[in-house]
Amino acid sequence: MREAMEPRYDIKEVEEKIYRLWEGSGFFDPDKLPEAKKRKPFTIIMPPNNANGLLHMGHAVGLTLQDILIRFWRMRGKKTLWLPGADHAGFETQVVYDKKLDREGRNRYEMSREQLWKEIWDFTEESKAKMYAQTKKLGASCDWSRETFTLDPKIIETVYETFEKLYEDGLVYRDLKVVSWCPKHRTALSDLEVKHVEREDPLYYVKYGPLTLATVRPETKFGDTALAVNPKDSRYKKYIGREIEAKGILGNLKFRVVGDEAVDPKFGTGVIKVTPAHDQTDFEIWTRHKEEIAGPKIIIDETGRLTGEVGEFKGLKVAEAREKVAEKMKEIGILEKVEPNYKHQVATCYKCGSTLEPLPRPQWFVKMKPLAEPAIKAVKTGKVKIHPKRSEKVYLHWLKNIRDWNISRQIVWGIRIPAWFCLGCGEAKINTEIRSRWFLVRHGETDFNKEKRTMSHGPISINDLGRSQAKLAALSLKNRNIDLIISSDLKRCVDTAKIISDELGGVEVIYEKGLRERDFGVLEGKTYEEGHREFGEDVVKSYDGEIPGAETMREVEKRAWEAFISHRSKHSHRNVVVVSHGGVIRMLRKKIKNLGVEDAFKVPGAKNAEIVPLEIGEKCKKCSGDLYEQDPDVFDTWFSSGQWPFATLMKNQKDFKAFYPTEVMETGYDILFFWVARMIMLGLYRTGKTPFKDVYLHGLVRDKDRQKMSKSKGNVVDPLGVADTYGTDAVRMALVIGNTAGNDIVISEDKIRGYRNFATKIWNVARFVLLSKKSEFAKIKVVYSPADKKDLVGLKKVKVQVTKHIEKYEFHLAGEKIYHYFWHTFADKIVETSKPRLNGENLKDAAAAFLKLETILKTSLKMLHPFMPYITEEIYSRFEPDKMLMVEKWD
RNA sequence: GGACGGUUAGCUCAGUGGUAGAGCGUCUCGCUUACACCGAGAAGGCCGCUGGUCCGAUCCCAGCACCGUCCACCA
Repeated sequence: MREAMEPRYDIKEVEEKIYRLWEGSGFFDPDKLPEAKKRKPFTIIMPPNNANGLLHMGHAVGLTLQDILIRFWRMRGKKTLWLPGADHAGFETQVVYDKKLDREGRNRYEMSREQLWKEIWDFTEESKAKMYAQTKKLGASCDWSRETFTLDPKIIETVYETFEKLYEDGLVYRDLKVVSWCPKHRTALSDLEVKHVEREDPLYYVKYGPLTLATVRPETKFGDTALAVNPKDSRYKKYIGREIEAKGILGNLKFRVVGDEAVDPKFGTGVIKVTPAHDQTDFEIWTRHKEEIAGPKIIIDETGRLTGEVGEFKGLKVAEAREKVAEKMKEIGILEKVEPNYKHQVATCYKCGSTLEPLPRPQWFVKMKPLAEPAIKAVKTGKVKIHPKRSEKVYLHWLKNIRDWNISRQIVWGIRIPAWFCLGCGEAKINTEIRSRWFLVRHGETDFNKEKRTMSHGPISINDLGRSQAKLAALSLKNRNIDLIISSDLKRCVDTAKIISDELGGVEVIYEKGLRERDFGVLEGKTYEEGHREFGEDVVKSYDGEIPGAETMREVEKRAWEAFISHRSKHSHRNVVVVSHGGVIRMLRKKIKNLGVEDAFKVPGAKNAEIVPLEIGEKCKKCSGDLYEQDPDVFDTWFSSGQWPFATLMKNQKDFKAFYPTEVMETGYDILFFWVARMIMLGLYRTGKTPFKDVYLHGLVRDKDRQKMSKSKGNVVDPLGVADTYGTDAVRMALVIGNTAGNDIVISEDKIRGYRNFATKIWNVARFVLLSKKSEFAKIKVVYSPADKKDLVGLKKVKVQVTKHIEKYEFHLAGEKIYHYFWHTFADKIVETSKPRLNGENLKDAAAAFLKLETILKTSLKMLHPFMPYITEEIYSRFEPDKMLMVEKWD
């Protein structure tokens, strides 16, 4: 006799025990499944969740549906691989971390790249650990031995290869374009990350000489370089090609009028101003009229403030400037009228809602049309099927109208773009090998620096601030494997070099006279101001300007460069820090970058302890230099996650052969373009195969009032919290039932409680069946009554239907079917009618009744297992202590 | 400006060319040795509106309304 089941199902104890049991069995790993070799593969790559926070209900939906598929097919005899992973989620994590920095009164613009990287790395590691624990709690039967992070070296390597291949195929290029720029986060965004919102703003009618035009952005007027009209517009034809004079805020202006199709004659007055630097359309108009009109004139900076030739408005934020410029226009009589409530669409940052500022920036773009074509075909021919089907139309429409994809992001957190620019000529090299790294570092602050006084060869030390600057510099050089420090032999550099050496664990330092600061002759010890007064700033700060007793900059350049070159040839394979002075670094930069005299003096000088990185690679084919700097930008996260299905499997060629292409991609419909479309495109591009056969898109999770869940609304149902209360199985059922592809899911605690009740029901039925077992039954040859047979046929029918539903991704129907059958047919009817027989005199009949109940129960447990894995596994073990339901045969 | 989705019981949602379904909620009865996290039963719906196809429509078609979503360089 077996032990009776406890009257209550203990959620916590059982769930922990069972997950350990599964994990310990090794069966999450497809290669360790019973008869693994005979099985055919079935693969799902888990969408890598963002390693920057906890899982919410949306994640729980995805994990549940995937786990249902995996458990179902595992029981159906497939070699199931479910590969878990996490995404570094570049921009999103950066935003999360920026918020944290903000709370701490810090910001990333004041941090070194290395420091910021390290902090975010630790943060993601922590988040990842929590997230994986949550994933386990939800019962996910994924193969943890294959867990992958998007920043694993193997993944980065694959992503780099793809980038290189795209570059070689001419599908990736670097170009200056007006991009969507978030002034808060100071990075460009892709078209998909731009959220258009409707807003009402004043529409200003501004007089430009004889013409009047309408604009919502009078503040960009300082960047205007032309006016444009539609070439077919008879009102303005006569102006095309003419130059008109106009009154402007900063004086009179001259603008040429060009004719361009992009101008809609019906809008406003039919005349527009052309601001190539701050409007995409205008930039394009300029590219079509390059001969006639001037190009981008930048008057807005990367923080969204006015800059350049903007008179008194310099430094104002765009919104403030707008009002003030309009006022001024009114004052000087060029503001004709204002329509106060003009409705229009404004581009905003999808993350922070800031109004985006179009800015010209050189960025890496992927040419999308050639990639989109095969991806369109794949869906049209049914190689990839999207559920729900209607999403295919949306997908196709997007791909047909796709534009080139900006994959450069101006943040630190991400996969650094493997592009190096030759410092000599600017030529780009992709994925080139870097032999060693050199870093030019200016010494830390001295009191002379502080007092703005000239110091050439005097023995002055660095001050307290200088010391901490040096330490900070050393910190960011820490993981760079520095082998050698070459320093100017002047005291302030010696101090700096020593600190760096100490911080780096005693790296060798050699001193070099050639790296000394310029000898300033009679200016020694004088303030900059005095020097400028005496000799003129243009002489002091010039290449050949002579000062009594002083070296010219030309002479400094010569001796410093000679010193630098000679060390370069001696130590070209070592990673070296060169500690020197402001003037010297300026001159070294001039030589390295082949700058003209004028440019060399225009570049801002190195600040105290600032690091100028130089990377030594192969000889540039164009200018034969070998010093490079790496593009500081990182990839759009979706560029790397778009390669996820093959990148994860390519870590191991055997896995790639066995498991690629995968079966299903299960994810939310909100990332159809962001992710799914790009996976199909990049998968086809790299492997020639679609990365998966089916795409199942689930909806967004809402609360019972159809509100999107958000922390600020306080309506978030924490999946793990409720799982503690009602059990993971109940949460899973609640997430599946009533949930159809592509539609949003409504979840409430009531619903979850309902399925907890169901779990209790299952438990009690099982308890009853077990209690009804008598040892005598074993010896009896059972003969079923016609009613029994009918019940068993009914069971079979249910099973056929449940099977079909899961195969067709109709999880909700499968779940409902088995739920209804178990409760209202099995428990309410079959069990009830069996009671008298079980306790009756006729032992043979009792045995038949019992065997039927046991059969139906065990089969039901199998059918329920993909949905409610914990409780079913636990109950099954009471009937079959030597078996594991997870790997039992479905049939 | 395009495209898509929704509109079914008080609430949240399934569903089907032939007298409408589930969960929760409500009401009545029931502590029957698996289960009150339960059982038996009940009430409750012109299946958004207007036309059309059909023997027959909640389901197919057309139009409309409201709600929602996505896409779109109109200054």
